[in-house]
Amino acid sequence: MGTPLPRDPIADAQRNWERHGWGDVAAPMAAITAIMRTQQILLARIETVLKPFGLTFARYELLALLSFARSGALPMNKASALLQVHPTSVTNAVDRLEKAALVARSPHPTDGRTTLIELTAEGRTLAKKATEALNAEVFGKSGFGPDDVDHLIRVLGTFRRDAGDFED
Amino acid sequence: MGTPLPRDPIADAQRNWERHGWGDVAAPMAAITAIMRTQQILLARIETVLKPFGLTFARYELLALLSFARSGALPMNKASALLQVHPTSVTNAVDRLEKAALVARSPHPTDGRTTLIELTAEGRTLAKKATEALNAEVFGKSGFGPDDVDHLIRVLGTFRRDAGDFED
DNA sequence: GCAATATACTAGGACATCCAAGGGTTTGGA
DNA sequence: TCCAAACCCTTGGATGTCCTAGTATATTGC
Repeated sequence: MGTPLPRDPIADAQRNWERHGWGDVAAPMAAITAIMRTQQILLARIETVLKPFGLTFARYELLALLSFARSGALPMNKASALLQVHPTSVTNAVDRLEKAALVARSPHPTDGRTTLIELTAEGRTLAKKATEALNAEVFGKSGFGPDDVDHLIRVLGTFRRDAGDFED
Repeated sequence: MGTPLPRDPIADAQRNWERHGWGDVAAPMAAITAIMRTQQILLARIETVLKPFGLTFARYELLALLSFARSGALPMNKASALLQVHPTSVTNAVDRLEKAALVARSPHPTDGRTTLIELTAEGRTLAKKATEALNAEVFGKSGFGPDDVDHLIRVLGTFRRDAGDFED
């Protein structure tokens, strides 16, 4: 995307906010902007690792979710809820994974409205390999210290709960 | 996107990682996944606030950036670098903002390759209103405590610097 | 001075996300 | 029993992001 900037653009933005009399929300603005940018960086790293496997993050997440399901199968709506994405996004991902023979659609045994997504043997194998690559090259080299990781999990967990993600 | 889940799906994923012998990277995985999800929640809130103004976050960011430029104008490549997005994304945003008469393209006085993006009067007015709305409804109600905000800014700042965003 | 290299923007394509709408299936109350 | 409301998935459309190329302009080096 380019060479490093001489100064942190988010810190600059925070200063601009303060200079315009919005000092009371400058810090939260900076924190939120930093989260957006961090997500962008992390996503790029993840996609780079997954590319050799022919996977995107969205498809990987679905494969990983299925690989942890007892039966290796889940209803589409369940996957949508657990991945916290719109149902149409799941439809999209399943379409592509199915074309790659990594998952298969099958009718729900008792509910005619529901479609089950099932992991194929290749899908299970690929999920395992992709997970090992991500663990080694992204999660194992996150750059966050152990204390920071714990803090992030706690702070963002509270945020997500308050946002209505879960009740726990 | 639906009703709250009974349990935190990211905490479940972390347990699954540990159960499969990947305990050493389970926590960073959870932290990174939490960042991805938090970004999604924040982006949705921001887009909701901006929708009445006919803006998206990408377009708003460009307007805000221009509004802080001394002359109210910036070269496209400068905007791309400061917003940390691909040049084609800036082209896309400028196309739409220009169609809405919020910005205008003008040739660079000395470099024929460069195009300047200039804020129109309406663009400046809208940027100000949109900023006030975001400050009031998103940044002012982030849900993060002051200590958490400071911690996020520090930890994510270090991460972004290490990732090569800036040198500072 | 001119050719080779570098830089700036845009066009086209692949993906992902969301929303709105439509068609099929279940469920529940009159 | 039966029809309306609720639920599930898919299609089509709008946006945004990135990548790869292609065109135009600047800069560099011989």
